[in-house]
Amino acid sequence: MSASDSAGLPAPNPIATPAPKPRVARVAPKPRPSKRPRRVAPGELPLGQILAGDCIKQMNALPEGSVDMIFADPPYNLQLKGDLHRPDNSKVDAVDDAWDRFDGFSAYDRFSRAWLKAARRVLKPGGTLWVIGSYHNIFRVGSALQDEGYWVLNDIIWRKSNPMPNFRGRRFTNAHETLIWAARDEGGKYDFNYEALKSLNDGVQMRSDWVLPICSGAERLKGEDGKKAHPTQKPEALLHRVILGTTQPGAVILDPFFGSGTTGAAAKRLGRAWIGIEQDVTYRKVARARIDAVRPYDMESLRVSASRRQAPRIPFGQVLERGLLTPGQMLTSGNGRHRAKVRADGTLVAHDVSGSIHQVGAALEGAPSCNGWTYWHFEGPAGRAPIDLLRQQLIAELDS
Amino acid sequence: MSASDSAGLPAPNPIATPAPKPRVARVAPKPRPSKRPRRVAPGELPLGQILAGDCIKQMNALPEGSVDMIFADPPYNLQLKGDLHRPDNSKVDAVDDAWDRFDGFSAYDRFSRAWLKAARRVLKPGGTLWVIGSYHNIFRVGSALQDEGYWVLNDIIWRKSNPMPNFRGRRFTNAHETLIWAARDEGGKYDFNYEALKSLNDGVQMRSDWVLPICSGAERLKGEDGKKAHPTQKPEALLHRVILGTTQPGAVILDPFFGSGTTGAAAKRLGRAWIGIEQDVTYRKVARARIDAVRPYDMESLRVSASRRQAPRIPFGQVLERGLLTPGQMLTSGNGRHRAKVRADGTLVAHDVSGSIHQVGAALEGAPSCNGWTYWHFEGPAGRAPIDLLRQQLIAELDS
DNA sequence: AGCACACATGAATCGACGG
DNA sequence: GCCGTCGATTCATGTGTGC
Repeated sequence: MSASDSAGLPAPNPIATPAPKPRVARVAPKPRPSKRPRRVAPGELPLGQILAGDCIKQMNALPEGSVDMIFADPPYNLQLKGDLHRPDNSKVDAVDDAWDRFDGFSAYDRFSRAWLKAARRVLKPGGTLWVIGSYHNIFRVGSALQDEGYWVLNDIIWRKSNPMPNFRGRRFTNAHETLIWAARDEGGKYDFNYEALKSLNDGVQMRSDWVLPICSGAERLKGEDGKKAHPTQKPEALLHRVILGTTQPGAVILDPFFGSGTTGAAAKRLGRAWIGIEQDVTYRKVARARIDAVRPYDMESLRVSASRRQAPRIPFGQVLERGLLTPGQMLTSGNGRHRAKVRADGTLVAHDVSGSIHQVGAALEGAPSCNGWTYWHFEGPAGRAPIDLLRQQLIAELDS
Repeated sequence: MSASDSAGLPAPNPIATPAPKPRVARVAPKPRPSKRPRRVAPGELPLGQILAGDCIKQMNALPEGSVDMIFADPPYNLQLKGDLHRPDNSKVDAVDDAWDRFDGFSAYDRFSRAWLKAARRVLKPGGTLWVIGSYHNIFRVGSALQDEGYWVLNDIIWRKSNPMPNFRGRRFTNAHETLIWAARDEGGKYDFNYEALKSLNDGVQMRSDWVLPICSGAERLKGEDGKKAHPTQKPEALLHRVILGTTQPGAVILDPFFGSGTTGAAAKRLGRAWIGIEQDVTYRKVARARIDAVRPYDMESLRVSASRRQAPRIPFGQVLERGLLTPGQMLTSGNGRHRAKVRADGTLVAHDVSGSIHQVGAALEGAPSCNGWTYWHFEGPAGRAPIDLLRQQLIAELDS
């Protein structure tokens, strides 16, 4: 289904609630096949449509200064070489699609500058841009948008609660992606729903790091073959926070790399108008069907899932890093029968055993398991105390 | 206090016991005043010294390929006009925002490329670079280091547990900083203490997002006036994780923007050698006093959980030679689906396949590869166990 | 039905060493 | 430098299956 197939549908973005700043543009009366973009007059934006073809050409065909916010998930230029297998020998289904391959950094930079320039033209004066990326591309994109005149407002870290691990043990688990939020111009006024975000976050200011799970399970769109319909579908919770936080109801949101249409789905749920651009006909079909099926959220359930805080887990190593204990220091067991020395990596050594606080405790006691936090004691200013006291100190800090 | 003031001090990083990979360079016998850098011959690195003056000149005076790791916390104020590498073609008369922005970024980019290039020259082939920054500069620095030929290994998010709130309520609370970890070259071998980091994190691999508080309280250095001695002092816990995770004991660590000397303090504690460069005489004094007061951890507590990678290799044939298994004996796969017979030359036979323990396992499972040590099991006195147990017996003998 | 366990999978720049 | 072989390496979730 291409964008034109949806021409007869009713406007997919009825604005259900009164907007503080009504900004709804009229839907184009007769949208036409759009692979070859046609100049669009102001006031006839192709709202609720997925335009086909190259996003730069399509953006250049839109009227200048007509869009409130742009969310862009451009190719990351991952530069993968060989295959990667998990320890169980299964193969990782990597992103090796043709659209993610570029001929070096300078080709990628040219591409970035081109779409960023076109995007900036269609933004309204108070408009903002969101881009998401990883370390492969985000520095290129960030520099390019600064060069193009955008003004960075924040960088936002999406901390994945369930990232793919690092299988070879050669790097840190790549457990986050970076978003950049930028205004079209320095000093311009832009939309920021401070209070809405604060209440979304249990009454405290929304920070620049967001903990959200990756898109999986029922939310992940599948093809007829049961495989994932899009290799990099973003979770709707991410877009929910972006849209709720930085646009007004009725705003026009443009996504030049529409993919599976997460931006459109979230926008529709939240009463914002949207325009998508996507080259791949299969992705367009998937996105169209998805968005047509969208019904407004049960807002209460979304709020809970988005703001759920996880209980802080304090590794013993952090007690060392924070200097509450020192490598070389001796710990004693609560019953006074055993001693062990702390090492710089958070393991203990006692005679011929070494390992975590739990492992060494269990080994010395000949027990199947042992809670090292309560088993081991240190000599504190007020006498001997379990090291759990130190953990409590760190947990208390996190709460404050 | 300039670097020369510390000339008479004993080397602050005596490596007491043999390190796994001894990499300690000799301390310069007669360090001299160093504001005007002097070419340093290989083998006379100014270890434990804080060099004065411009970091680019100082780095260029160091021998090529002499440093294991560089930690850099570059300035990111764009007020570079005047002092830093400004091209003298420009006269600042009119207020032209676009030009001013471009000039600001391009001057900063030149500065970044210059120090990154100098840093890369002094790095050993397997050396790595750490840089820390915020959204003001990290995209520029990240792009520049990619352009200079560094290979990004990770970007790391330092998630501050106690950030400064956003008072005006116009943006997200800026609650993190970004670090980039990069190798000198693509494909080079670099140090990564996977197991140590995993131990430090309670047995799960270390992720790219680190939760640590900002530097405050007793750790925060104060001047005589009671005010903070340095505006952006980094917490030592951050450097502890960086150094423990990505260098070996005895490594040479260089910090070209030494500031209050957190890198030197953490390096000294962890039994690594260090070199600092700092322009500001007050910061040099603060750092010198701070580091002199640091006592290193003892060597045993610096020993870190070893990876199996570093264990000596035992050929399977040796298990036979030592009589731990007998030719003709049957092995079974861990999943119980396959059997194979041991031959006298250390190969296995199963139906129509024969070869090494790895090859036969891979063939039977239809997998690209297989670790035969953990795949194959034998019938031991206490039931079925992986043949890896026998190997560990031999490794343990070697240790004693 | 409910529980236990197996299995699948996610934007991935993911070796070392000897011949 | 190429090539073959050894052998090191995973976390959080969701779904499916079998008892």
